[in-house]
Amino acid sequence: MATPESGATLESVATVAGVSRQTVSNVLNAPERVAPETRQRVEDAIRELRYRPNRSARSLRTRISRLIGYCIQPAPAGNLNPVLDRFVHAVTESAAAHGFHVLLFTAPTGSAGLDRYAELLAQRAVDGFVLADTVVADPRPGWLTEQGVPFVAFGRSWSGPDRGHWVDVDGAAGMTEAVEHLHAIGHRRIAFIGWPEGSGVGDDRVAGYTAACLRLGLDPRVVRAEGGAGTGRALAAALLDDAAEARPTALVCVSDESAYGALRALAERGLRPGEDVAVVGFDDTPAARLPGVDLTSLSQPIEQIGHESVLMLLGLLGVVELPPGPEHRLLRPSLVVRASSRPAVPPTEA
Amino acid sequence: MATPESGATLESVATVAGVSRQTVSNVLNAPERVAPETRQRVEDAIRELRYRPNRSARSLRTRISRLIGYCIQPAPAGNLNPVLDRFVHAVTESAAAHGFHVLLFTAPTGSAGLDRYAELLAQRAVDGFVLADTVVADPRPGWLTEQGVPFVAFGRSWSGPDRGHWVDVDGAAGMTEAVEHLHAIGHRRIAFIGWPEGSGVGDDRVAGYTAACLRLGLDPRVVRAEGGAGTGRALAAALLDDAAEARPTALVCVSDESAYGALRALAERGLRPGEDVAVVGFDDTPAARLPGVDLTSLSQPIEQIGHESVLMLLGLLGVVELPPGPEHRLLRPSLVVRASSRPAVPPTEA
DNA sequence: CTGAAAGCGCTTACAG
DNA sequence: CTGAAAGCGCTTACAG
Repeated sequence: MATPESGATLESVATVAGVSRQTVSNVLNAPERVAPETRQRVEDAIRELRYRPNRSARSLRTRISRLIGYCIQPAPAGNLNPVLDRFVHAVTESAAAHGFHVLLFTAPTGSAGLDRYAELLAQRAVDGFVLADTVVADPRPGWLTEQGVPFVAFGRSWSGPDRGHWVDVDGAAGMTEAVEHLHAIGHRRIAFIGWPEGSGVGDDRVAGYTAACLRLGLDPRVVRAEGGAGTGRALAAALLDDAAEARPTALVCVSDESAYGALRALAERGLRPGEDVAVVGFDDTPAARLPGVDLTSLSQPIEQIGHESVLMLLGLLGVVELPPGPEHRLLRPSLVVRASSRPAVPPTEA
Repeated sequence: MATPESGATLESVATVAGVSRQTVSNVLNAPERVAPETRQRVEDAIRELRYRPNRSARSLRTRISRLIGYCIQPAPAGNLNPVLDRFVHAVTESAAAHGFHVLLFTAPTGSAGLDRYAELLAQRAVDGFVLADTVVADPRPGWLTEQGVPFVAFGRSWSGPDRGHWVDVDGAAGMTEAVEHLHAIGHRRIAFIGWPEGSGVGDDRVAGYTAACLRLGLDPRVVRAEGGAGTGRALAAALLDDAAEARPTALVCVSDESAYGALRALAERGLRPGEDVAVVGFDDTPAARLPGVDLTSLSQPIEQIGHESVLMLLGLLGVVELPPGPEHRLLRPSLVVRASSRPAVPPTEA
């Protein structure tokens, strides 16, 4: 009892429809060349036999695998941010709309991992790559560009020439929006809890904060340290233990993780988030909406980033028309306001 | 300037090495058939040309794609549990060790999604599937079994006949361990916060709790409701508002998410986790170790599950020897003890 | 141990 | 509009 899928080939469809293999292929790839009634007969046969073109045979012939390579990194232990999960899903779904699938592989970070990319290319296993987890001085964009391999990165190159196509989130614009929101609800001493200089993403976010402060006539105040929630807690503690007249009334955090630490520092001092001190994070991680957390945060348009990355890549591959516009797309995050930044003081300007 | 990868074929390697294509193929697939010095010459040529067999050509000929299908579901909004992220990574890595890659696709849940599986099969795009997100009455195991398609599921079939191979976590054993841990540190009134009956996973977990209680001579007390953190908070609130002598001193929760809700209910009553009331969750989600959370939780051996799933599948495909033993593997989660269940009362038995 | 031949299932110019 | 032919790059019996 063979499975219905196992049998059908172009040949068997042709036999059933009473035409040549070529005609069946035409129905699939250039239907306008085939007379309507012939086409109908062939389509009936395809349906009856549940025929699907064999992917390997098609790839061998066309030299297109219809597979997009994606390197999956292990999520760092304790990572709160399932952003890449959503990204991969969006990429997979957008790719499917054009008959593409995603081929997953693993590789060491840095240039040690380039071999895996090279290997997939040599095998002609993929047509191009979608890159995520891009970091400062990432070797991949330069190398892929040199090799002439189509790719789109989620995340710009933060150092060196900006090579290749990318889609990214405008962290600076997001932070500007956060500061404007806090200013609008009455805050005047707004501090920033950040990462050390040189992280690209972190620098971008603090730049948006600083620019907004200057525009609004506020004094920027930035504290920085490496790390996650523990660090955020320590940095926030130092700020909150300031003399009352200097103490910030709002904390803008480079990530939700730092913000969780800051919330903890508030709790330890009996300060109520939103009432006594406002807190804003970045990433809108799932924990932000837990009862008792209710953290205001910037949400990244992950699905859109995935979708646009795929469209750009398919454009480079010639499968769809390359979307008009530059090689780069910068998308704005959106501020999700929760209890951690509800008006403490009535707006002074309205 | 062609990329070095673009050119090499079996043919060009054969020319460089001065042998026939067949001999090159033998070096790759049956090296013992080739004389050592010939083999050396061929291997040199392969290295020099950076030759890798074309995957499509190989697949077309061998009828093996060396691709494992994996359906990626969108993480439910607000999902705290990145477990599938780690699972996919483990599967990808284990597969790579045998020259396999993972093909990602999306599909609707339920029988509506079977078409996508059928399509990949008809295209011969994959050799088999690794299933995750299995649910009660999941149509996939039965259907794949009928079709004779190799697959391994992460998660057993909770209803109907147990068809096909699977690897799963022993939730009951985990909950038993949690109860024993709480009992050992002195707790005698241990309640369970669960999901409504019929979820498979939830029923398994509560069964382990109940069994442990009975064995230890404790009264099982189970409250249930649909939902996540908000529900956990409400269920915990009801328990904590009991008369003092009936109030549980420990809460075992069906998931970390319920446990976060329970922790919130404690905080709202000025109760200290671990000191006044112990709380235990399940999944060891990243948020469990946030400062101020420190939730005791059961950690699933995800990497091992991924690894064993792949080995089983490759066994079914005849690529490796099928691991001895049954078609099913049940792995124990491990209890990670944190501050939410540190001894409140000195152990009464030691 | 090595080589010539067939064929996996498809697509793409090219005649008719 | 339709069909016969070539060929994508590989592996696998089969002779020598």
